[in-house]
Amino acid sequence: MDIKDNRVIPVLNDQLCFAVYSLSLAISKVYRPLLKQLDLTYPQYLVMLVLWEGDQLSVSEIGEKLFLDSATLTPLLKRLEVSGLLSRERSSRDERQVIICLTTAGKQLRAQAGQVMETMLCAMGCSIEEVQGLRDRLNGLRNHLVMNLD
Amino acid sequence: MDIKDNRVIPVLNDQLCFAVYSLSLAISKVYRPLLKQLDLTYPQYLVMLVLWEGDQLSVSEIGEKLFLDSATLTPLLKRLEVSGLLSRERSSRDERQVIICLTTAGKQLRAQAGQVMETMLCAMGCSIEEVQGLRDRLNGLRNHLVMNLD
DNA sequence: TCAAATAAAATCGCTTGCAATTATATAGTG
DNA sequence: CACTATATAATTGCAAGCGATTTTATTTGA
Repeated sequence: MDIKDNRVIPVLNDQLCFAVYSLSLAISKVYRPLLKQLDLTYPQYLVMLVLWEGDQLSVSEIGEKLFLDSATLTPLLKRLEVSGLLSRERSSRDERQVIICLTTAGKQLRAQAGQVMETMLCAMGCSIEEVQGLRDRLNGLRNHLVMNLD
Repeated sequence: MDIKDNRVIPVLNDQLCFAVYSLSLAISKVYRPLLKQLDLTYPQYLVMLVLWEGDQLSVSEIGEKLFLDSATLTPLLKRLEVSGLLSRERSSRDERQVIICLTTAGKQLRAQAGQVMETMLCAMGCSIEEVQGLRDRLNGLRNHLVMNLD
């Protein structure tokens, strides 16, 4: 590879974007059978992780944490409501907001999440340092991109 | 954060998975307006990148390069066929295979892809070394996960 | 006060992504 | 040859994702 060729750099960057894309798909493919035992998809699992940290959040508060908007979250939350894991109720203080609360079943599901995380960690098979380093780099990159989206 | 707490490691790994997920979404959000000028989505762009390297590929050959299967590719390729960028024809040597060839319009579109890559590189804003390092690490992780999927 | 601006969620239409299944063609085996 | 096994695409059904728009509620400000 001739680094002096200016075309190399854009192509390299393209390869990085593809690496992120294909890794993301591979990760959900590993999560799928694990989460099937909890009757969750990966995005649903992410919502549950947020709510286990603390519920009574509005749709947009969840969206801020996960970088998703109501067009994605509303149908997803409705499915979790049908599953009996959470409730969706209009705030009486501000009728525009819909407040999400965990049900007892939703809170209890947390106990099974540990096993999923353990298995996933094992599947990834890399050191703490590598995980920390990668996480920070990727979050930095994402924050940089999200910042410039407006 | 207490690194002695064993729960920290699985959670860290979970954070890495989310970092990959959210970065992947952020990347497509940056690509979207750029690729709209070429009337392509990001997965369609990936298929075109593969074909620009060399066409006359079967659906599964494209799938191997992109880690996608026919359930995803067949409808996507049909849309690109309707757009006039490629042709889908059964191989006469093996009637099971569908061979994908670029049309003249499909080949010509390549000229506009350079601009997309340049703009994207600028949006990412990181050094060659960082791009190379990240790409290799993420590909390594993906290959490790894909290998253990059977 | 009250119309215009803003904010939150929902809805619509479209494109992935994929597990599971089906249809068809080829390869292999007796 | 026939007959099973395998390979390749296509199809089906569902769940994301999201741009664009709509609906309803709140805020602003003249």
